[in-house]
Amino acid sequence: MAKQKKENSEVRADGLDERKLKILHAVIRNYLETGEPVGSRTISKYTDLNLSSATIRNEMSDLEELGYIIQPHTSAGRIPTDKAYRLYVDTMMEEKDREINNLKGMLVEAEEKMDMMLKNVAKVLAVNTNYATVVTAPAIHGNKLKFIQISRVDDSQILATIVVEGNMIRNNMISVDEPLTDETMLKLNILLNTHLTGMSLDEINLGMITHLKEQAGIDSKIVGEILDAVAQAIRGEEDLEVYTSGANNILKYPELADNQRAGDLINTFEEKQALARIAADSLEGDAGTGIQIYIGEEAPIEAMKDCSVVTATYELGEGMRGSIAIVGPKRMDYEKVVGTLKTMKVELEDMYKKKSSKKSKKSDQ
Amino acid sequence: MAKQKKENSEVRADGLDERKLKILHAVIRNYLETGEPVGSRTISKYTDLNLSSATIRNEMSDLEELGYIIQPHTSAGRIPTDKAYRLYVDTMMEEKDREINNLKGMLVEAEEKMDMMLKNVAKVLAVNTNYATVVTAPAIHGNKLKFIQISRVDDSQILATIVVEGNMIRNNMISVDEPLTDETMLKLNILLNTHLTGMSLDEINLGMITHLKEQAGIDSKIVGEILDAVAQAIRGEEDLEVYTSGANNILKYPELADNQRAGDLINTFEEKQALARIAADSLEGDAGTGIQIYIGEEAPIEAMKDCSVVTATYELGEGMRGSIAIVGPKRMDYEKVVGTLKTMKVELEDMYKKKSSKKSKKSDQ
DNA sequence: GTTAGCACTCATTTATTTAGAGTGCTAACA
DNA sequence: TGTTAGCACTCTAAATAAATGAGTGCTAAC
Repeated sequence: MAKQKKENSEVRADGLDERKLKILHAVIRNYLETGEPVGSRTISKYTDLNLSSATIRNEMSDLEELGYIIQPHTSAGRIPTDKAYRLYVDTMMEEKDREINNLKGMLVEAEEKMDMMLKNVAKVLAVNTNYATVVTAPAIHGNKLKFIQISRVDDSQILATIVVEGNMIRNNMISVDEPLTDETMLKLNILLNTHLTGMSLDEINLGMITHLKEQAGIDSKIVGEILDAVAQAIRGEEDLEVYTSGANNILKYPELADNQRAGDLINTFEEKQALARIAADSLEGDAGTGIQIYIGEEAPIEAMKDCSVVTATYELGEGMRGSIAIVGPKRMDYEKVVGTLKTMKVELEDMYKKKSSKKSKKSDQ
Repeated sequence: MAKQKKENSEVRADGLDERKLKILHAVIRNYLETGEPVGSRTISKYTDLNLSSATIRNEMSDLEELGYIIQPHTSAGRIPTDKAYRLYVDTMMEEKDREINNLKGMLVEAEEKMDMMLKNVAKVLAVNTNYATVVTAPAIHGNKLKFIQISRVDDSQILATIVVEGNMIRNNMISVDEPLTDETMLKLNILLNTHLTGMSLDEINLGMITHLKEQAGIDSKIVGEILDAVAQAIRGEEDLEVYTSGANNILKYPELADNQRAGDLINTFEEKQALARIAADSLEGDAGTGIQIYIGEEAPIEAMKDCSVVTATYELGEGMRGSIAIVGPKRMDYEKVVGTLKTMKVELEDMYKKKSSKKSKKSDQ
């Protein structure tokens, strides 16, 4: 056991022995806190390794060669690369279980309206973390149709109102060339409800559709249009509701705040539509803890290539899954963010359970 | 006619003779263009007055005393005060009739959906002017009810779908303690539609309501709730839709781009809800040209006290009035903005007329 | 393998200088 | 009496220079 270090040194495939790992960890932690390049001297004091700065320097030199840290310019300290962050969140991170201040209070207020509540989730997170947040409403993915109502608004327009599990409501105006009679309307309503209620999108297949059209007889054209609307409603992709908050927080991080970059980011947040990508990515990802982390270039949106994005998915009942994302600088406080996100996820799911079990007296959505 | 100047000099109550006016105008114009304090020498070249810089200096000194211009610091040029801007937009401005690039093209694409279209209006304006824009959907003020549909979704919930003139649709879930029968539903639907269709909010008064409740008999409680929903839908105040675009443009103007101020502004744009104030202010204002200008402190929102806000109201048919606002630095190009806004207003109103006259083949909402 | 020591680099800060824009005032002019 | 040239003065912004200091890499000694 002449030199313990030696033994460990070549064990790992990535060329990192324990000491290097410790040093790298220290560099990252320190950089997360300060946002400044960190030098050898700092590390030598910061860690319990009891090594001189010179030794640290040697190690850091190796770490640089391995691609974990870089110098922004000669004779500056080192900063972590994306590769280092990745390693960090994958293996080195200890999660802090973060208390979210009066989270419940703020949420409960808005319990009645789903959209208000999600908007609030975004806001609470933004205020608590000082990053920008994105919350998408639960996509009605694989979700079941609950109710359809066709109504004649006037001679040329009929209104299809579609309610899916979870009381998401969608309206679609359909224009018709000539008025439908009351009987037709009634027939259609019964037809649609008896056949479609309780079905998910996958079940509404071609056979089903032809069958329905046959039954509808001469009104099959309308049925077609209605089914399109239904499909759209169930799929719900097209206009996935997106709520954001704290876009202005971006300006708080100098590394993101230069006018061009910040402008693009803020624009992305304002336009919202691109943000749906985050949800999509997040939802199809790992369903284990439901947390995913994108660092730098990994981020699903071009404008965020200098950011890190942490996403969580939440699930309200059968297949109603939405996502929460936090966007910040690469040196974001991953521990805090992941902790906060997990708490929020649980909070949200609990709230839903409680609400739907107590057979709410209030209207929702 | 020894000295023509003398004759005009004391005519105006505000102490401005023609020459001073010309100089002030020149100062403002120049400052709008450059954003830099403007000095006497510049003016002496810039104008056709053929006066030396020294003379201009004397005049400017007077203008400063009168409160129209100030020096940001000794020995800098002068910049206009809010008072000067006010004078400028009130009396000196000549409107440029600005062509909006492919405005129509962009709007037509989105003709189908009102919300998409308004979102687009905001975007087009933001891109064209390089300022931030706010568009509010037409408030259904004094508007008429077109259609009501009550449907039973399940045993404890009924859905009220309300359509008002202009095909704005609103849904409300109402919880009931015990299921309603089919007959009751049918009765309610007929009752509501026969009595309420074509009515505006003002007409749905207490007498009406009691009358309806009587007719509904034991179901009067439900009727009450439905009427509440209707009132809310027609009033439509609560959640006035607000669309924004170009918030990032704020960062383009150094005088607004310092982190604190810009952050607040961007936040205001993201939260949206405060922006409804702009609409409210704008809608109750002068219905003549429909254009209003708020300079600095006059602005209806605290965060905009260093900005100017130009608003226009548009009217789609009877009483459906919405607003468009442009938010920029005080040195915004008022001529261009007012011109653009007027064009947009007309464009929008035309589009609506055309659309509602040709009895659209497409769905809207 | 570890460390002290030293020369060197380079971003950041601070001070100093310079240039230029602009003013106010005075005296002269038409 | 209004206009103007001229000049001293002020103050910002830009350019330049100097000082600081954090950090590195390398070498030689432990």
